[in-house]
Amino acid sequence: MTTSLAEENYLKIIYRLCEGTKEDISTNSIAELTNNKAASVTDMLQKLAEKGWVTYQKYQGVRLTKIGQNIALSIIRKHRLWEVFLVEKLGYNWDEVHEIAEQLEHIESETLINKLDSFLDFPKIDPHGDPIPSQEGEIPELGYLHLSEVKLNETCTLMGVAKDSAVFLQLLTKLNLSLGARLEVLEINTFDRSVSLKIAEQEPIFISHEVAKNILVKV
Amino acid sequence: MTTSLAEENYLKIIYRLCEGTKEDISTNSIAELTNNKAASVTDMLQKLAEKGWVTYQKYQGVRLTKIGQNIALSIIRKHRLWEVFLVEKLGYNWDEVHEIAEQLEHIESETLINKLDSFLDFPKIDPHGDPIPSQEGEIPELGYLHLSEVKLNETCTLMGVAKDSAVFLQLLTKLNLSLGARLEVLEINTFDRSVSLKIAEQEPIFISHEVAKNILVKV
DNA sequence: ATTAATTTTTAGTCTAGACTAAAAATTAAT
DNA sequence: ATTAATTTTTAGTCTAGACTAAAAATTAAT
Ligand SMILES: [Mn+2]
Ligand SMILES: [Mn+2]
Ligand SMILES: [Mn+2]
Ligand SMILES: [Mn+2]
Repeated sequence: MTTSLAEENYLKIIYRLCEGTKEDISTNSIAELTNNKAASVTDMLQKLAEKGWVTYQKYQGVRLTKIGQNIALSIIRKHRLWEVFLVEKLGYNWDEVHEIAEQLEHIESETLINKLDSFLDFPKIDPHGDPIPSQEGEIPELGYLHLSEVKLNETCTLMGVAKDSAVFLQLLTKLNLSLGARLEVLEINTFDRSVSLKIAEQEPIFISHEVAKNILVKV
Repeated sequence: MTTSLAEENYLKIIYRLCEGTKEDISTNSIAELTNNKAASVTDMLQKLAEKGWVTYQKYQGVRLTKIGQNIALSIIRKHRLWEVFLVEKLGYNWDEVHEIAEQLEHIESETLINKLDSFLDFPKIDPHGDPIPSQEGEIPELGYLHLSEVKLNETCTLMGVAKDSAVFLQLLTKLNLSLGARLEVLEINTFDRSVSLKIAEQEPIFISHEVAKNILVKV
């Protein structure tokens, strides 16, 4: 069965919302992320349920079926592989690629994405540290911590970000925070939970709790 | 101003039809190439005229304006650059890339296509020998001949094809006819205008007039 | 347990881009 | 010059995917 652009965007967003919780997903939360009104979402949920990609009970929320999950994962796979291409091959910065990948992820071709995968040497993560699902829809659970959860004086490695908005990524770049950086937590202010960090050989930097929450690390 | 997928496809097809002739283009000829009904084409022509991309007189046919031409050329530029990418970088054959490029040509990004151009080393022609328009919409007139016009005993070089259907390209591949091949016209049968050809060091081959008409050469 | 607030759905509408059937204009044939 | 054939346009309809306003269901508050 074939998927429209609108359907693919809904499935991707429902996937993201399902990831966080085992509760059913609300109409409003989807409306917020798709930038549609709740009434439009209800319409689409009925169509998606009809096609067997979500289970949906009126007023009770929605979840992806196994098939729906696989469609979502294949779009995420395409999105992330294209992001790798844009950064590795075309020389984009990590804060510039998301919007373009939002378009490229909808290109439909059995062979294209696997050839791209091979051309890129089968990367396991994208430029933001997010894992790339396999062709079969396997996605490793990386088990990273948020930097905000790391204890005082512990050292950790920056593995990814929990948000890919351009302004956030640009801030990290300015602070010299990039994938692979070694970070030591020097100080955690109890007042606002802001954090003082040492990066390798550099002068310590300060970041807010909000920033720390969106940085993923391995201890 | 922004262009929809449907509009882009119409502009591209009108461009192709305008290329061949200085007459205005008929509604029916567009309908044939877009696989739409004439009534739908009339609808769209009115919209395109409204936007200033074509000049259109009821019942009198249509032509692209300068702006319309530039939009069409930018889509053709994208199409052909992506075709080069697919063949040169991902290892596709020349008969496999057209459909995928039909999708990729609609990706919208100021920077993407120029970075791609640079990544590919600023190619001048696509895998079918078609010239790639510059960023400014310049497209060289290559002045190739159809192989069917070449005189007996003349030698020429295969520079491109006038048709990019997969079956046609596969036939050429089977006959060992690829870009750059040196061809000598050994025989032209007056009965059906079929042609006998010598390719470099190989045994002579026979091709129909229909095939010869769609091969572009430089003498 | 009722009532109030919130969330979700339904009903009705709109737009882009397609369609068919019929009308109008153009072109070809006598 | 008329008439016939062909092409093109108009009028009316449909679908996907959005919207608003109002109704219905659920959840929270008394
Ligand atoms: Mn992204
Ligand atoms: Mn990413
Ligand atoms: Mn092509
Ligand atoms: Mn081509």
